[in-house]
This record gives sequence, structure tokens and C-alpha cells, in this order.
Amino acid sequence: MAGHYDQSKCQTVSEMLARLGDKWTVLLIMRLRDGPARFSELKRSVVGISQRMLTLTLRALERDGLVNRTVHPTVPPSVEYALTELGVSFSEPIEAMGGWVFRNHEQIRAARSVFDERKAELDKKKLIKI
Amino acid sequence: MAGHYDQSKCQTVSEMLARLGDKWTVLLIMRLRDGPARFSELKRSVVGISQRMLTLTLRALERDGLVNRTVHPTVPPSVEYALTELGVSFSEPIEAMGGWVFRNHEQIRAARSVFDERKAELDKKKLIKI
DNA sequence: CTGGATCCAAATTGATACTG
DNA sequence: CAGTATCAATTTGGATCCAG
Repeated sequence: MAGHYDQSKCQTVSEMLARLGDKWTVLLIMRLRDGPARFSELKRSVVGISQRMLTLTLRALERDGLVNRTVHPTVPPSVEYALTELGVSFSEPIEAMGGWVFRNHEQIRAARSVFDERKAELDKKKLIKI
Repeated sequence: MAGHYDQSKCQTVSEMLARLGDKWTVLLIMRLRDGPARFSELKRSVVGISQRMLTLTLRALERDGLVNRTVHPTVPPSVEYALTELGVSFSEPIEAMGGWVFRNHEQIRAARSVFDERKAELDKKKLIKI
């Protein structure tokens, strides 16, 4: 029993979960929930993202079928990104998770303070012993 | 508007989101939903995790107040890890997300195939041009 | 058994410069 | 505007050895 937490057994699942890890995917999906946007709009919305990371993240999302990329053949070119149906569906659990973190981050901060302080004390005692 | 996807504004939120990214956190939380476990049990359950990563991930979860670490003063020592109340609460959105990925990974695989094949064709054409 | 410390290889990422 | 390419820097992870 309990043998099903094997990431190698469910490659895709674990890859998707891994994708969420990179700082930007969640932020980008949350942004796209508000509606489609162009490349440069996204770059402005998601503060701190580099052009490179924006491109890479969008490509990955596109590849997974979560985001649609439509090029308008204008000059200068304009490209619009939007969540697909699958993407919208996926954004729901993401939103739930984001919401949880948002609601509970105070508690987390508090827990961290306690932990760090306790650790600092232990380190002090250890220093005396050594 | 749309200025709230700024990770620097909500350090904790973005950190938590980032923590999910590392391969192991989600797997570990899912495992701990089944009940408390000892270090070595966890190591066996979460296939592929190294000792180092297990330790690091557990410490991080403990620090965030999601996991409780109780040492039983036996010889040899035995340490039990369990989700805290906060951890259980957090595990719900996680589970939802995991569930979604699990249910939809076929669609994702399909999307990837389409994308990759299309890209392969484009690359071929480009090669001819060059 | 649990887990800290260290060393090293590999993967990510950011800054920068360049292009259609 | 929307990227691609390249390089340097940081991060990350695994392997190994050691200790309470």
C-alpha cells in the first residue's frame, strides 16, 4: 500500500505538478483568468518576470493545451494569449490554492517566526557547548 | 488595474506557491493525508526522493506550520511526521489540484503530441529554407 | 534510525544583445 | 512588438560520509 506516490509512475501528473512550481506559471494563469492579453501586457502585469521566462512559460502552457496563442498579422505584430477551455478548468483548482495561501499566509508567517526563533535559541545553546 | 500579480508584494504567498513547485512537497503532503509516518516510511512511500531532499522538504513544511515533527526518545530514535490542522486544511486545495491533473492528464498528453508534431514540421520546413 | 555537512554535477534563470 | 540566442550566475539535487 501507499505505493502510489511514485512520480515516475505518473510522469505527466508529476510534470504538471512540477510546472506549478516555477514561480511564474501560477501568476500567469491567475492573470489570464482576468481575460486575454498581449505579450507586453503580460510582461507588465506579472511584475518581475523576464522576457525570456515569459516566453518559456507561455510556450509550456501552450504546449500543455492550457493557453491559446493567436497571432494577428499586423505591423507591428501583435500576439494575444488566452486560456483555453482546459486552461480555465485548470485555473479553478489553482485559484482555490492561491486563495488558501492568501487567506492563511498570516498563520504561515507566524509559524515561521516561531520556528526560526526556536532554532536561533538552540543554535545559541549549541554555540556555548562547543 | 491588474497590478496585483506582483510576487514581490506578497512575499509569503509567492514563496508558498514556489514551495509547491519543488517536486516533493505535493507528493509528501498527499502521502501524509493517509496518516502520520516515520522518516523511513516516508522515504519508502515517496519513491525516488533522496534522504537529503526528504529532510529539506520536511523541514520547510515544519517551518511553515503544515507538518508536526514529534521525536520519540527511544533507542534507536524514531520520529513521526503528521499534518497539522493547517496542513490538513492546505492539503485540500492540493488534493483538488492533484485530482484535476490526474483526471485530465490524457488531454494534456494529447495537446503535447499535437504541439510537438506541429513544431517538428515547422522545423523541417525551416531546415529546407536554410 | 534520523539527519547534519560537504562536495560536485546538472538544471534554471537572468541579463544582454540581436532579429523579423 | 514579440520574440531568439548566448553566456554567466545562481540554484538545485544527489552521493557520500559522519554523528547522536
